[in-house]
Amino acid sequence: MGHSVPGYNRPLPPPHCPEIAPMQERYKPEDVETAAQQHWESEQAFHVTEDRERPKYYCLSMFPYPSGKLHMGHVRNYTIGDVISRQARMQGFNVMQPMGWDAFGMPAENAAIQNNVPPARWTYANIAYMKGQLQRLGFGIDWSRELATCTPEYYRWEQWLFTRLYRKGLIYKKLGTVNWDPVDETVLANEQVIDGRGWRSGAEVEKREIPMYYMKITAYADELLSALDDLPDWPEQVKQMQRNWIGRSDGVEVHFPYDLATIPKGGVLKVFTTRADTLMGATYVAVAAEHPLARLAADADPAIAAFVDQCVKGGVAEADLATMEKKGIATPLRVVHPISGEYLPVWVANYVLMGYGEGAVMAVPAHDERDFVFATQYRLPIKPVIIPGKWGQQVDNASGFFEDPSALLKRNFPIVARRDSDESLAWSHWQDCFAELGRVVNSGKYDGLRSSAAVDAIATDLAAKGLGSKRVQYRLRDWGISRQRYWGCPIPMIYCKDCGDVSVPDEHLPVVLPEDVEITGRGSPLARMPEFFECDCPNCGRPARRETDTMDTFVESSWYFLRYACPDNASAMADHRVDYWAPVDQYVGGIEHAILHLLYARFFTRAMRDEGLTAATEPFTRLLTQGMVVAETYYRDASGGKKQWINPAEVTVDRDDKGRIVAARLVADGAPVVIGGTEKMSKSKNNGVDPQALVERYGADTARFFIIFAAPPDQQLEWSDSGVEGAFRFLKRVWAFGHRRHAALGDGLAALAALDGRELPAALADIRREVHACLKQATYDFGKHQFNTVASAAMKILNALEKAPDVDGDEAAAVAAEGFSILLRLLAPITPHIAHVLWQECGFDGDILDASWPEASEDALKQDRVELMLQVNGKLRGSIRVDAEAPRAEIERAALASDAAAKFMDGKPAKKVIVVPGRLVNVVC
RNA sequence: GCCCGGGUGGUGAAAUCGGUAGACACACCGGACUUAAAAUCCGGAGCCGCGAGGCGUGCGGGUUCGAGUCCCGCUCCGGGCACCA
Repeated sequence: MGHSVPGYNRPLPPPHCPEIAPMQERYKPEDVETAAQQHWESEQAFHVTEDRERPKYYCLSMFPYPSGKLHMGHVRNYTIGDVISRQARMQGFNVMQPMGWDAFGMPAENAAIQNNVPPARWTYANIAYMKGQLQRLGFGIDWSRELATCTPEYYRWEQWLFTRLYRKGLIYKKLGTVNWDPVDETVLANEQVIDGRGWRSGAEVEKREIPMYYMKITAYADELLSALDDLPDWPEQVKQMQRNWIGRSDGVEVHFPYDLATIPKGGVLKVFTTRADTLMGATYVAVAAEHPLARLAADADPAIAAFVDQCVKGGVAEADLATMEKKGIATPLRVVHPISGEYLPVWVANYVLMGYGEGAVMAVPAHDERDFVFATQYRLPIKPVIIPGKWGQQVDNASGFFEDPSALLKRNFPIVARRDSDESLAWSHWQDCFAELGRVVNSGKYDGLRSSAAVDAIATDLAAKGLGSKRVQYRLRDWGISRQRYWGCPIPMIYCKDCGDVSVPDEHLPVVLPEDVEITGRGSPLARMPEFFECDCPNCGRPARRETDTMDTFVESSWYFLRYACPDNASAMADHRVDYWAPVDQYVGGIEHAILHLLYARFFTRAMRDEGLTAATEPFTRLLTQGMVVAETYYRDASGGKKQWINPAEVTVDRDDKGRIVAARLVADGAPVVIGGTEKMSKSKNNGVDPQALVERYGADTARFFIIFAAPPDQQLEWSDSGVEGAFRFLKRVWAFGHRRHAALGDGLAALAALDGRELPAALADIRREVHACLKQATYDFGKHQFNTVASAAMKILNALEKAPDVDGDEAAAVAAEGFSILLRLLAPITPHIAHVLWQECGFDGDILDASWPEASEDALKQDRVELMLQVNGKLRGSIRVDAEAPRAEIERAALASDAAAKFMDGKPAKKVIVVPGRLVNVVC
């Protein structure tokens, strides 16, 4: 850092590599890449330790699930991370880029069921294969830090932390709702529920409540929300998604006392509402099927019992619950309105869920769309109590009160209904403004108040009666971490008849997951293994039972980024090295993790901070969310209305004379296939491109270059075989240029330092200006993580250098040498192998890994005359050339004097002339 | 259903602050080299029009001297929705 022309101060090749074989004319990626990778290996080039002298840079890509082999999404993710890592290193940072394996999860169990392979063996085999693939791609990873979450060395610390958080009360047990497959007698993931049925058994899925452990993430809700404002280098969309997910709402908890005539045991029904101003418009309450009041009603009435049973059907995924038909049933039970004292009927509704909030809602059909739909369907009364704000403006008078709210209602309010006549149900349709804030009517003493004032008044009155108060509620729910699965981290708890729930003491950790196990897809394997669950109580020593649930695999990925700093520590979860490396400076991964993984990691970092394990509060300082990799799909209609998906590699396309695709055919039989559109690469659509085949054919650098060039990192990337060809062609041209010129480039090095300030022939000055303009742009784009245009800039530089006359004197050689050294350094993070070898061949100094990032020379960029676009009335009509330093008046004069201006001004006088320096002149007439 | 994105030539994309729309590529067309092909190199091109010119950034409005960019309304496509990871 710091020099203006750094990186090649000494003109001779370094003496420690004397045996360079004669440079090959043809670009052979496998030779180039093997040579570079062997060099890095022998130098231990990516092994890093803590170094207080240099600024640290921790660059992390989301670790992969070892599913078998790398897919293109992985290649994209790790290429982006590697590009950032390598550039940071060239900028002088002490860079750590680790890698590991998110090794617990369902696919291993599914593979076990299908192929009868134990999950552990399957997983370790996949890891070995995928590690080889990562190495072949040339990522600058410090493999000494590799970890796999399925090893006891890793998960023992997860269990250890669990016991700490459990004793602290940050982990607790309660009932949670899961998808139950009654045929396979097993809990299903949402993904395993297809159209309400179990994916293997086909049985109708039911909701079932089981005891589970929860992490109290809501204890940090406020902090997780407000700290988003301290993450300037996170994408705004991710922060917004997290804000909405946490969903802080300020509202009022309202208690509806039970009507003793219908609910003799007494009590109150609690609901939370953000719209207490509509309380006087509540016409019924609805409770979940699992709510005690629903059970009470079901016990007395078979019809209600049948409905409650019906509500159990179906899965628990919110998307399904939100789109299903809203259904309910009336009960004879009533609660008392806390202000009016009226009796409100209690309904049981399928869209109210026990796990969310209090399992009960107050319904205000006039001002909530879902309640409106429900009330319409069941002919429940609708009582309007708010004049929407935008209407209020028209009818309000100066006093701020309505003179005659009831008269107003008759004139303007379209939704008026009474309980006693069908005619009253003829309200007009729902309008979005009904849900807006406004002024209160039809509400007795609150009439005329604005919504916000009414909320205050009603909350005050409720508090005075002891029937409610203001409170903050979060949409965020505590994190249920229990899984009734085998291939996960065992939950370190023991159940003793006498001592109750006991966490496993430190000296008995880890609770090791047995690896010889039979997976059948029915029930939980660990619960069938007495040798696992039979144990002694750590308290009293009497026989006890071990917990057989395992943890959500999101738990492992919530702290792995800290463990990379000290993966070998067998006596502590974290040590001083964590303080050096944490937090991660740059995190790279898919946008699909925008909420869950990233929120859990933020929560865990805080929980660990409060345990004194790290000083960091936020885990990831900068975040880059990469887009998906998509590809064309092709299919043929098969029997039974199904589609037979055909891999793009087996298809050729027909084009018309303008290059438009008009048809596609299967290579094997030449007959047409249907073009199915562009979709995310997946097994099910058979449109994946295998990275392995790609690397074997073109080499890692071509794969990396294409991935970087084809789209900016945060957008989706459309796969294109011919685009890959183009990338390969470019690297061949780079190689050819280096080969043709490498001797001359070496000669040019001596003259380099003198280039600035020297009067060059115009042709050379133009080339040099182009090179430095591209460099300036590329460095700017790098800072924005817009790597596709960095790749473009590299291509432009090569185009410019190729225009120069071949070796033609010192000056030409110096311009070429400087340009090529800039080109190689721009390429070094993206295509490190070819950059490494050419850097060496051309005699540039040292290892390009540590060459400094080039800086654009202002001297090279200088221009005497510039071209300005000429507009007349905002339309482009020509251009003028002026001195770069020309004053405004002269530019105006030149513009008005131009032929184009004369032609299009039509003899009219100029009303105004707008000059945008360096860009354009607009004459308005 | 709710939350968050996106839509620019035949295709992927570029355009830093509201200032030359389409850089750089792919595909296509033409040419050179070749016995021929491949590879390579050179050139062309947004659309309409013979041309002057007109029209163009999903659709409809608006603000501005000037809008891909800002505002309002729509539409289509994608991601997430708490047990896929």
